[in-house]
This record gives sequence, structure tokens and C-alpha cells, in this order.
Amino acid sequence: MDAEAIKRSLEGSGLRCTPQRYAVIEFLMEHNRHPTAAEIFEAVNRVDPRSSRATTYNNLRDLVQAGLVREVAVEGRAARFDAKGMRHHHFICDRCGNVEDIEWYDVPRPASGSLGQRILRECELIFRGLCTKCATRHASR
Amino acid sequence: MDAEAIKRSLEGSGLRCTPQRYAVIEFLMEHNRHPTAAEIFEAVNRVDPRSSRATTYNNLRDLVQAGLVREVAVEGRAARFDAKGMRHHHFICDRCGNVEDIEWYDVPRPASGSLGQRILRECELIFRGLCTKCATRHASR
DNA sequence: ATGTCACATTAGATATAATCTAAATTCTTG
DNA sequence: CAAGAATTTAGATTATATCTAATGTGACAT
Repeated sequence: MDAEAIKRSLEGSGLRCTPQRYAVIEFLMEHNRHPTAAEIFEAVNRVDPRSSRATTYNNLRDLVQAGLVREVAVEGRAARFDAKGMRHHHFICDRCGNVEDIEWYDVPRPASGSLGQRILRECELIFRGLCTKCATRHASR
Repeated sequence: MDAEAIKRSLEGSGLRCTPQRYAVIEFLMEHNRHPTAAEIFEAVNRVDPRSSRATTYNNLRDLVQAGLVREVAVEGRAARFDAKGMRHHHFICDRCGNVEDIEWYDVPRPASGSLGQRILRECELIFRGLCTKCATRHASR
């Protein structure tokens, strides 16, 4: 996603594309890890423009609220973030061949990782290779 | 689970059944919510024997390490805990952060009848990232 | 162009969550 | 009982997040 696209998605969410805000979302889009707020703060301050800690937190809050960034539930004290919109599964319907994006859910943490796997497996069983439309039609019978 | 059974499971994990430790796990077993450490601390201090904050944290750490208690990964600042033994999934709402239990199905059954409907509904909630309350409110708009 | 006002940023203070420390206490075992 | 190990404790410390109030910035009507 290029600079213009980021700018558009910010403004489409009613957020000004400020240098500090841009730096946060750009960093999240370029890195597939799940950095903490502190790591993001440090990263955007290695380059210009610099950003204060409060601003980094403010912008993370705003971006999460706007749905452009997700706060990932993980083990440990510090919240972790990633950019939405980037990573998703491609789901191809057995029935109609339609391709749907399925939002990517990270396995929350090792302890409950198997739970997440199990939920996903159950969901896959339920949908049985059907897209939302087909699955809904199927379930309503 | 009665007092003796709790005592046995503690000692079976190599942990002394101290009054403070017992109070923590008993509280978690009696309450299906997912309290924070602070809430547990407060709860065990409403009755005798009282427990210090450090001890509450120590005991939670020990119980998690022993596998008797699970630390639930949630968004937000404070860790949350529950007693293992009742097997269920944890679903965390993207919108309000609420933790919902999702019943654990030992054997994935054909998606038919009310069970299938329920699983389907839960899967939809998972994919939408909304808890029951938020999903209802959202849908009604 | 410029005044104005809402939105953003900032440093530092404050709040909140978790852990550490070192001393005292309690349990277990010889 | 004595001794050593495990546990508890109050208070200090660290880590994470938010608040405050002053300042800066940009959009836009005039």
C-alpha cells in the first residue's frame, strides 16, 4: 500500500493525515510483527518526524477506533498492534467459486493457541467450504 | 468441586494448600466470570484469611504454572484469569473487549438442528469479532 | 491573505498493573 | 524441638498507559 493509499484510508476514516499518525500506520503496514506501543514509539522516533509518547498512544487509539489498526490480544503486559487490511485468508466457495476474504485472526497466545485452532477447525467444518451466502442459504434449510 | 478435591489438585501439582492459595482457586472455581488479579485480590480479602497483593499475584502465577488456572488473553491492561476444568473457548469482543464463554464441543457433530444453528451463530460471531451483545445491537441498527 | 477554531502534538505529571525486595511467618521433616 | 524450605507480607520499584494544560497546525470562511 503506497503513501497515497494510506492517506486516503486515513481521511476516509475522518482522520487527518498528520506526519506522526502516518508514521504509525506506515510502520504497522511495513512490519508483520505485532509491536507494542513502546516499540512503535521507538521506531517512529528513529526517523523524522519525531513523535511524543502521548501522541503515539493517541494515534494508536484513533487508528484502532477507526478500524485501521487492530489491538491484538496477547500474553504479557503490553498491548500489541497490527494493521488491518493487510493479512487475510482467501476463501473459495465450493459451490459458487466466489472468492471471499476471511479476516486473519492471530492465535492469541501459546496456551490458548490450540483453542483458537479448534475454533477455526469447527468453523471450517460448519461452513464446509461454503461462502457466506451459500452457507446461510444452506443453514436456513 | 469440594474443598477436598481442590486440596488434592493443589497438592497433586506440588503446591501446598495454603489458606491464601486455596482462597484464590476457590474463588475462581465458584465464579464463572474472568476476574482480574485486582478483583481476585479484593474478593479474597472480603473474607478471612486475608491475603496481600504480592501473595495474590504469586499464587496466580503458581496456579497458572501448575495448569490449574488459565490466564485469558484479552485486550486491555489487566490480565484475567479463570479456573480450568470447565472446558470452553474464550471469545473476546473486538468492540467492547467483553469475554464470552463458548461451549466446548468435544465431538464436532453434523451441523443440523439447534446445535448446528448455535455453532453457526458462534462462528459468525467469531468471524465478525463481536460478542452477542454488540452483534445484537449492531444488527438492530 | 488572514482570522478563527477545531484538531493535533507535546513534556511532564499522574494513574494503573505487575513485580521485586527483604524480613517475618508457617509448614514439613528429621 | 530444630532446621531448612516454602510462603506471606508491606512497601518500594518498574512497566505500561492515560491525563493535563500549554502550544502548534491546518482547513476554511470571509
